[in-house]
Amino acid sequence: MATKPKRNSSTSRGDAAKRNGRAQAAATVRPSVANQGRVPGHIPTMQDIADAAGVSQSTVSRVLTGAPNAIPINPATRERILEVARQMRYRPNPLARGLRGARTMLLGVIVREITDPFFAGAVDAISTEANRHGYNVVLGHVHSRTDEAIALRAVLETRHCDAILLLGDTSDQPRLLEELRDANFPVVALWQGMSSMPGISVIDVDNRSGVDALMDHLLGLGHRKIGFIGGAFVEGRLIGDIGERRVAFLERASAEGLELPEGFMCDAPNTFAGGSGAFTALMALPERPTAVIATTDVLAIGTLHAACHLGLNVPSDVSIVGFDDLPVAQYTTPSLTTVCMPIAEMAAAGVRAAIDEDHDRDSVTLQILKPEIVIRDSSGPAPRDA
Amino acid sequence: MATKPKRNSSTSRGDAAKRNGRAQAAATVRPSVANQGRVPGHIPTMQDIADAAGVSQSTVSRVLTGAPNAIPINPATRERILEVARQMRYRPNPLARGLRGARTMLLGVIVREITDPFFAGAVDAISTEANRHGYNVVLGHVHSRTDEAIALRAVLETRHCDAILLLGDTSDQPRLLEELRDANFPVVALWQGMSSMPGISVIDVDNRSGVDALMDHLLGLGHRKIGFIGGAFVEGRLIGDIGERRVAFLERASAEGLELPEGFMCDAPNTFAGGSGAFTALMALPERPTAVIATTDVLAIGTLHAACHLGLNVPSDVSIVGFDDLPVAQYTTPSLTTVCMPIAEMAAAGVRAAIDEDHDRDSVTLQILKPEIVIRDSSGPAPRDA
DNA sequence: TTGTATGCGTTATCAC
DNA sequence: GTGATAACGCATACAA
Repeated sequence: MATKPKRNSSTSRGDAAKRNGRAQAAATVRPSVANQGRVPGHIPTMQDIADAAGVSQSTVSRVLTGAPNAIPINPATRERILEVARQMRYRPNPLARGLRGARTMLLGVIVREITDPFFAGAVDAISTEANRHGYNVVLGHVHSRTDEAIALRAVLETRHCDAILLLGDTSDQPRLLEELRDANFPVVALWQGMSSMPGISVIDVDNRSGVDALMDHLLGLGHRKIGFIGGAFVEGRLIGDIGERRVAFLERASAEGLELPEGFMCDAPNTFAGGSGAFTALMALPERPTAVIATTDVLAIGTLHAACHLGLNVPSDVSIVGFDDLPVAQYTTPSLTTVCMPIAEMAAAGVRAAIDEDHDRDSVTLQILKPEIVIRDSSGPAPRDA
Repeated sequence: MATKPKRNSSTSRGDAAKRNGRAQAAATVRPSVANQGRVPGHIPTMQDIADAAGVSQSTVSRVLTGAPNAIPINPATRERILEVARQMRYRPNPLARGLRGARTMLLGVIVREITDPFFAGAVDAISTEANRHGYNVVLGHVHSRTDEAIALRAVLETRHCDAILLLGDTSDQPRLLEELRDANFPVVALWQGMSSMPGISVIDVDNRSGVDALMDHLLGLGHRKIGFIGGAFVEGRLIGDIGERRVAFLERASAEGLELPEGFMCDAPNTFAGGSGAFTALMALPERPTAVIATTDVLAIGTLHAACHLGLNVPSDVSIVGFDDLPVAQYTTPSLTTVCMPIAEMAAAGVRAAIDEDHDRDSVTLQILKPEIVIRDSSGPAPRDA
């Protein structure tokens, strides 16, 4: 690189302005070095700092990287560089950092439906937790029903993340998971339900424990006819946590010797409308349940709405319970008995697993956290005459 | 660069494996060129493709960049390269792309509260729209009450975005806006309310029109005593769209000659609890309003809950209307009369403005879209005896 | 039509 | 203590 001219302060800033500036005024004033040379619209680089401070770029890097003990720097030089950097409002370029092999301080979060209030809350918690560790969050959006290719692209293009967090069940996107599995960064699955994957850390809630708590509660209130509104089958399989909850319910019901007449197990897409429709179907049965477990609060809210439309009083005619404890669950009419997710804890665990320094493909974690039942007004004693 | 050795296929892949692999098995098989040399755990670069295809890296770049008309490429060569790239599962490195000066295909979205269902929907819409244009979304999370520094960092570290979208009012973060203003990428503000900023494109909804529609509706039902639940004052000022709605209400009320007894204008934080509390206060007034406008559906939901608790029937005792038309608004008890936001249109406009090719600081856009009232069950005729 | 060389802003490894 | 200098993966002006 013999031809590369040694940069002095004025040429370097000139260069920089030319590179960076668009539609820069031709008569740009070239400030003196003492002026700290802040050209508006130009993002200063380490080289700019170096020029202004009269040192080499690598020295600037050493100071700004903040490895204080690694290599000794003349305190005077350090101070000068820091001062100049501050005045020029220097910000490190994360791209260059990442390209060089360092971390990007970005966490990729793949979520199916950000409009699902539960996942919105989860993203919030993860984002907060990530920020606490100095990370930002890249949202990889994956619509349930869109072509898998989109999901793939979202992930692969997100390769510049230090880690990827999967929210909810993604087992219906096998190619995505496959690509992810032999990625060379940590992959953490949260609320992913039953389908475990090799090479992927899993953090989930103990769905069985949640369902059991709900069942204890309802059984204690005298209910023996309990309907269940689960998630929809996707390609013949129930997915994610919802599937787990369904299995847990079936097993518990059978253990208790509960009758489950035809139609008591109701499938519905995880939407308000889904819950509403399923409940209506449930109430059209010859033998009506006295209590209904909705696998998510979203379904439960739809259920409450349908009950109101049918002129049924909750909980005196029928008890309705949900799962998730969304913020709104406290403000439905009536307020919802549900299962509170340890969202913050799970987010914390997820972020921790994601940014784990010495990531080892063989040491993936598996953490199952316990949820807790929250009893409100939508559940009550089983009606006598039922 | 006389010392740089010309890379041949085998050395280059050897290098790459060493750089990239962690804990790579020492006895790594070095596959022949014909084998397409896919080393597991190694992300192939253009150089790898080039080596495998027997061409130079720049040729690979030209083919893969997909500028078909710019520079003619031998169809045979092109095919070969594409084939090799496919086999090696090549993915462009967005960091390198971005560093090189090209676009990162990343859109930064700064949102105050992702848990606010309205903004969750907005993020969803923006993300969807962004995907349609080949962009991904980086979520810059800004908690309302957190230190401004966090917001700043989130943004500045997000400098590797091609553009930034601001969701909701951010005028209480002046330093953030200032930094953003002389950024050299497009900044678009959505639902930012009254406070306009130079150099920032603004896309908002016509709040006045929405409030007027609500007022027309309520006045048509015979209501003359209308209460208003607005957002909270932040540092002495009402913020964002909520502020605009409040002003619009006041002006319309005065134009109609409506009385506004003390306490009819109610401030509350934009939460379920806020709406609930405000409504309770409203109903404790010596003279009760017969209808209440909540500035957001979130507030309205809290309001409905409070009404139920007070034993009031909606809408026969009191009408309640909201603003936003959240998905859940259809499933409240009773379902909510509200104003439907043109979220998809606004997201589309926002993304368009953000990725506008020839971005010019002087040509910022200002678009105001019209909302539409949705009449449901929470509003009815004013009670006779009121 | 293809190859060479260079730069983007960092970090890290050498020398001095 | 500090300064050259080589990557990192890609795009592109310039040569050939």
